[in-house]
Amino acid sequence: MNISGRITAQDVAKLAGVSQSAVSRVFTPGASVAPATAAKVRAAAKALGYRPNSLARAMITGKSRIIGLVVAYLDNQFYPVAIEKLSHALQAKGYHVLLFMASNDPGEMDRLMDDLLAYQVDGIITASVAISNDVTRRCADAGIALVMFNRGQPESGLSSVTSANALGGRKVARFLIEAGHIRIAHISGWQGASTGRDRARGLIEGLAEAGLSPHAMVDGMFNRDTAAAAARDLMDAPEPPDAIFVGNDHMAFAVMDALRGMGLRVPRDVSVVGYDDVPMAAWGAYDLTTVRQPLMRMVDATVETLLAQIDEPLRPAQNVEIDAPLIQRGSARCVDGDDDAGV
Amino acid sequence: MNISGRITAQDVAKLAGVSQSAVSRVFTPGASVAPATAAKVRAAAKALGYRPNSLARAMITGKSRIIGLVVAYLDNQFYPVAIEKLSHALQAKGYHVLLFMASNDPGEMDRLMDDLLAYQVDGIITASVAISNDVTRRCADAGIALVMFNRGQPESGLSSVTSANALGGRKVARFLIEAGHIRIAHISGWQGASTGRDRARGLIEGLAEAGLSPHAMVDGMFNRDTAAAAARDLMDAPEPPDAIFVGNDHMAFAVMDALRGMGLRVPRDVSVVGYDDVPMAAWGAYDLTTVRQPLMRMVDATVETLLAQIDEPLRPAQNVEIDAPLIQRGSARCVDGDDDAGV
DNA sequence: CTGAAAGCGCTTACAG
DNA sequence: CTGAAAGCGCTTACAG
Repeated sequence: MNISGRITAQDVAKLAGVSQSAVSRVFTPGASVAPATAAKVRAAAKALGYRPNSLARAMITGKSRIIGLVVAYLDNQFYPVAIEKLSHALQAKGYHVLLFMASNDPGEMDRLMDDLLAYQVDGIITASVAISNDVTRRCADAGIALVMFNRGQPESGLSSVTSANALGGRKVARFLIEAGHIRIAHISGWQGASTGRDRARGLIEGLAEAGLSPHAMVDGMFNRDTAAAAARDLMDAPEPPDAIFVGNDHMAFAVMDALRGMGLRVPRDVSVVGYDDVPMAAWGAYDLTTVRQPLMRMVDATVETLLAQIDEPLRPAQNVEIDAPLIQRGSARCVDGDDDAGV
Repeated sequence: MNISGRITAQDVAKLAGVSQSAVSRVFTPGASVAPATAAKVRAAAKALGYRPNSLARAMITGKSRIIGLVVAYLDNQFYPVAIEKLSHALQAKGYHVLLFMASNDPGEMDRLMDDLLAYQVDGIITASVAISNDVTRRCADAGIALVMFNRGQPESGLSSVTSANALGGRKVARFLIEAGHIRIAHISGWQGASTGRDRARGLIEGLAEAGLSPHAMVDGMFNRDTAAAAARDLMDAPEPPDAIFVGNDHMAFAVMDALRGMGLRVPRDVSVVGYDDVPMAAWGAYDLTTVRQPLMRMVDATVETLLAQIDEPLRPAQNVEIDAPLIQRGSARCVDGDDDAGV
């Protein structure tokens, strides 16, 4: 044992009466060790409470088995749940998660890159964070895999995993039209994000197929207050909408609160549809009709894409889109007799 | 530059025409370097995009500047928000967060210890996770600081940061009594956790001061379904309570949903009080009267305690309790003219 | 102030 | 199968 109290392979070697290399081999899967040697080493290791130093191992192998996970705000329930699942999936594969909180400030990610690189992460997962060209280049230079989760950046040549957002928006359009709505407004997700844009585009396309156009379009910025204010403005107008598609559940809850605060009833006075299907959407207080982002499938695809890219650095970027079903609940009127099936 | 494409201090030294030691000194705060040398090195480093390898630095210094953050479930909104604030606070101090998801399985933390130790974390923060004596000992042996967040374990000799849970429970008792409630039930937090026990004890003591005892006590296990079922049972009984104190907000939301699902009105038919004051408690759909855990103060105390313990390993454990104010909202009846002040 | 050298705890060719 | 040795990229006494 050295001064710091940490037990090293050297200590174990001494106790087991073997060389330090032998100790290392016992803890290196696939290395050749005689069973008897391995047994002695394991016994000594257990007695001493030895575990190989991952940092030292990382230096030699050039693989830290650390994944940098960069997330913005955690108040939208979609992200905590995603983090939980991503962490579990990564832990199951023997990776560890170095967590970074970023703001939505576009320069934030650039600043975090220094730390990410310094800790020699093998890969990076970003959740709803913008990636500059500089970041893209630095990752490429350092040979670091990167996958964007729940956000795409087509021009960037980066891998991404999202739900089929445009198709999701189109499903909402069809569903609302079929239920007889004609003045369909959209409080969109932030139009600076692909998710916000694609859902809005899908809605517009879906309405167009039926010869309609949106009753109103407002950018809700993925922000509760902005969305609530937009909802109030919409309903205060001379001709209010009969349905509001909100760019994500997080804003939809604020919209429903605002509507009820005005004395309006959902869906009698106005239907509300969200996007994400966070756990809260199923709670009694909201009972929100929404488009479900299949979280487990998105997480699995993200991890799979990332690990494939780590194994094979030259592999081309992949943009995975996962189908998102509409989940009917009580916040939107629907055609009779069709009140619990997916679309 | 070595084979892996990573730029090292050696590369920078070559370009700057100085020794590798000189490069190291430029990036080591407090080391003595001539301004001219520093300038040359910085220029070369910038040109090459060099950053010291944190892993190598950690090996030498024995300080990884990594904090292990162990959390259980993220569906209770209190934790994501706590993680966000803890991460920010730690990042501001130059530390990094290695995130581990644990289940509430008591053995889970023991298993995670191997990884925590292997990555040479300088300290550990656990959020609502039980710590075995074995874990305590291994941390002590390895000289790793540990602070429990939102959970105490008095016998363990471990540091902890919580709100003043017993006092919080007592505040709820006084508040409900003052508003005229007499049949006060408690759907408690899990009684295996100090937070669950202390809040329950506080309520009982507060009721006792007024000569009352709880109308009913049920362990809600910090679980939505358990709490909702308990609420239904309580209200279905021949003599239902006129107020329910729920062990945390997460369960309180489920209780309110269950109550409304029975056709009951809150607070007209029954008052509901929670604990935590997560952001959602203020949302229109719940408007929950609750006890606020002052998150920023808890986070600051946690980081401060942890860093103090890292700096001074022999420092005795601290158990910080932070006063938690009652926040009156609409889910509980209160005495007239006193409907927006803290208690 | 500066460079050469030792060493942090490992993995991995290289001989044997 | 095994040990001695080199080396991953740094920091830090030690001389100068």
